[in-house]
Amino acid sequence: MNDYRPEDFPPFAVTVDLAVLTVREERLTVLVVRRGEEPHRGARALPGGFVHADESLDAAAARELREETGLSAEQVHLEQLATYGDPDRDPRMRVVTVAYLALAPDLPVPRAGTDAAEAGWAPVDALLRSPAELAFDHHRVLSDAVERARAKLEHTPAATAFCDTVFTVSDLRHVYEVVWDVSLDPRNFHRKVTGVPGLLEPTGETTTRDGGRPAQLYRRGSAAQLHPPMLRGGQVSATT
Amino acid sequence: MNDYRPEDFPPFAVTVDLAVLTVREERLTVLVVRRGEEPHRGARALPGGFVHADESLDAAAARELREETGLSAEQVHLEQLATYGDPDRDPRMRVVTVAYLALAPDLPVPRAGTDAAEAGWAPVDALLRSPAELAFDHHRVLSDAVERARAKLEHTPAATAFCDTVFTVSDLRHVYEVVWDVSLDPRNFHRKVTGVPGLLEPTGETTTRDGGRPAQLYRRGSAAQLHPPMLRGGQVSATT
DNA sequence: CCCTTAATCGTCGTCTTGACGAGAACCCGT
DNA sequence: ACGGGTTCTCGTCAAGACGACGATTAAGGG
Repeated sequence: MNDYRPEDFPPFAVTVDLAVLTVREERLTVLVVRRGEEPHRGARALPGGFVHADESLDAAAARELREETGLSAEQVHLEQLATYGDPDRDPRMRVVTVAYLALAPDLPVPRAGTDAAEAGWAPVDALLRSPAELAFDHHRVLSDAVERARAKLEHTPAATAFCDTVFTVSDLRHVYEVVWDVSLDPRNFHRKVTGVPGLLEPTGETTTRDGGRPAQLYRRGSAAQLHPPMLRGGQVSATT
Repeated sequence: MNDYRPEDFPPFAVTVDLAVLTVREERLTVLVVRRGEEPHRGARALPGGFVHADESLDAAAARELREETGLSAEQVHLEQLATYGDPDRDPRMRVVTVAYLALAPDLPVPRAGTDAAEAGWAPVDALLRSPAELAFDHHRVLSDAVERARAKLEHTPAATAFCDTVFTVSDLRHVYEVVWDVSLDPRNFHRKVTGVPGLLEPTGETTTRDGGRPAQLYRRGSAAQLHPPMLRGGQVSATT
């Protein structure tokens, strides 16, 4: 039933936590903060905070993103990931957290005067290998976030969210290689992505680079889905 | 930040709502209840209820499912869908609801003595066409649930959750046709699903039916993902 | 001017897919 | 018993997608 009186229900605290992923130095990295208070004082955690009384969940996530990174929701892809609410996930009281997944290009993190402790990028693979490294259930949140991101690359243009506004086919391929941890054939990848309608919009410009032939520069196209999808599971030759 | 004192945060009510989908009489249907109290008294809504103080979200969803349908979480596929928490979604106070998606075979709903008002099956297509038919933001929840279900059929064996424990290729095809609202070639579908490793496990039994050649009976296999996936977007010839 | 590097194009064999023919195995009515 | 209707299952064929990989193009560097 959906009916209740205010005295019927136990009160919950509701927070949003952010898994901000980016590709830095050929690795998938995530934004983490150092906790300054108990519980888990000194441990690393995903940035997050309370949902205000008059604020939607999406707005709270966008606000936290801005507070922690200085980035606005227009610059990064931000979507709800999942909600975690085990009774004992916070020892002090009942907290339900709505986790959000953010995919950001490799920008410096201005980090305006934030109330959080120091924030910084941490490689995802190392964090996933040591489940106790992150506070609360954030290991599971991060694990779900990475899996979601990997899946989204298959069927949506989400990989472009890791790139700047203009990018090359090679940039895009690097994203796939890093996030999926595979090595992809540059020629087949080029044929594939240029063949997906609505994925890439040519700018006409080319790169000026150190060595090698200049590459075409593209902007993200209008497609919301990839037809046909990018498939992992075929040529996959793990880099590890 | 993740740090707080109890007096820092606004209290929320947390509920779970269920989108229980099934295939009945060649249509995708959803379990709805009639609201007996304000707001939206008399309107239809998705079943749901409060999360108890010492209960995980998944446990609350499983409990509500049992209370509303008499079905246990072993008989149906139950997964978290998304969380909705707009400040004004309930006029009385701040409520965040964690929506769950349930995929169930076409079983009668025993509906043990439930506290909810009358529960019953309603065709999804009609509900989706009239956004004001459902209370709260349940139209959006249902819309998201249907979209999630459609997507899951592509890459996971979720379609088997709509079938009984033993089923035929034809049963499975009907699920795809109803959920996707397309018409599929029986021969190509048969070749496809029998070719996906781990999807179907033959029982050796066959059906005894009224007309036509008896069909092989299968059980759900162990595969969690479909390789290759079922693709909608090709032969799709909408039934509508 | 040649070598290196990286982007782009092309080719070839294989696999998958959609369209559809044909046979197999049951029912039923006559 | 027999033919017709129905449904399941297997086959065939052409078009397209994909993986492997050779070849060409266009830059920089010595």
